[in-house]
Amino acid sequence: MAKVKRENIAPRGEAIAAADRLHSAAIHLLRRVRKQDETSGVGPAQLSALSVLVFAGPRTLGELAAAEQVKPPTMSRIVAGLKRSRLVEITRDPVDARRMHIRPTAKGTRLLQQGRQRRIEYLAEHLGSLTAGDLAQLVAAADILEKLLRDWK
Amino acid sequence: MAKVKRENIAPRGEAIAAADRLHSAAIHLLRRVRKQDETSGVGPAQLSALSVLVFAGPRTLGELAAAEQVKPPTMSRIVAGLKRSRLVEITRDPVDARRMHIRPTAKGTRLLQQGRQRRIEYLAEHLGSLTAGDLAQLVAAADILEKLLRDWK
DNA sequence: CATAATTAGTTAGCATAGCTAACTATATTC
DNA sequence: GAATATAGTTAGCTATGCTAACTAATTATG
Repeated sequence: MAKVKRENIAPRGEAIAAADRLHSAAIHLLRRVRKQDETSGVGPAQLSALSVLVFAGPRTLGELAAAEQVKPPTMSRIVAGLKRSRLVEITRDPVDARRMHIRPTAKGTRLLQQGRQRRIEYLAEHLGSLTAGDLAQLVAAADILEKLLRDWK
Repeated sequence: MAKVKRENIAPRGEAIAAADRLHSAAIHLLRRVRKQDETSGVGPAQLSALSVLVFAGPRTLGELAAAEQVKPPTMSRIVAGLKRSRLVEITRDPVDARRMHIRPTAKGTRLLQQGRQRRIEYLAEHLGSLTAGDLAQLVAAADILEKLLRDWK
């Protein structure tokens, strides 16, 4: 069978254009939102890691690094910052003393919720001005991206 | 007239959820793509600024800073990096000697195209595996985001 | 016209975040 | 028990963000 049904696969050129535009949109969206998150005094990498801990539960440093797609030394410093700010607490694994279990403190969970609250105030004025249809499209796109990123490699 | 048609305005709760998910998707998408861009030896902020110069034409430092939503000292260093790598060239404004005109060199334009080329190779395997419909949704979302960011403030 | 105020960009100094290489400490394997 | 593998840290580099304080040039003002 020489021919295969491929109507459902997008043309290459469109993938290129989509990649460039998503890239640019992502960069600029993050720059806007970061300005809001700055109020918390916690950087974006720390916030993102904390978010994993709050929503997906405690993790070891290596797991966190993998989830956040950074190298262990980088995550080590991110976690050190979170610990210094008392946003996470760390216990050693009783079975394997090399491992650490990192979990959010009440303060960490609270800070994340408050950050979310700030984003609400800020973004609701902007995203909220979109039509329901446009917003639904953004959510659909986030769905697609999340799935894509999950299966990435 | 007390009542206004608002069927086209999205509910607040949906805007919140969309904001969180777009934020997360943007963070993780950029982390993936950055790994490809690293090959060029030029950081993401430099690439983004160079992209403005290539696609929107020469700019002064202040204009570039505004376009990239960073402060002048930050852009000053980004431009210094681009200049050091011979990716841009700088001339003084003949009318107002305080201003500089920053334009991409041939090397800068080439590097950007090659980076784009690399993203193609990399992303085509991933975005390209989406259905045409999914990809169209991503493009539609990029459209919406671009317009939103343009009118932001 | 001289001086004051404004504007464009730089420099210095600080923090976060990314990396690799080299280290310590613990577990596992032979 | 010694070699190897794994988890995390430390040191040191680069890039990117900021504010405060500076230089140089232009514009406004008395």
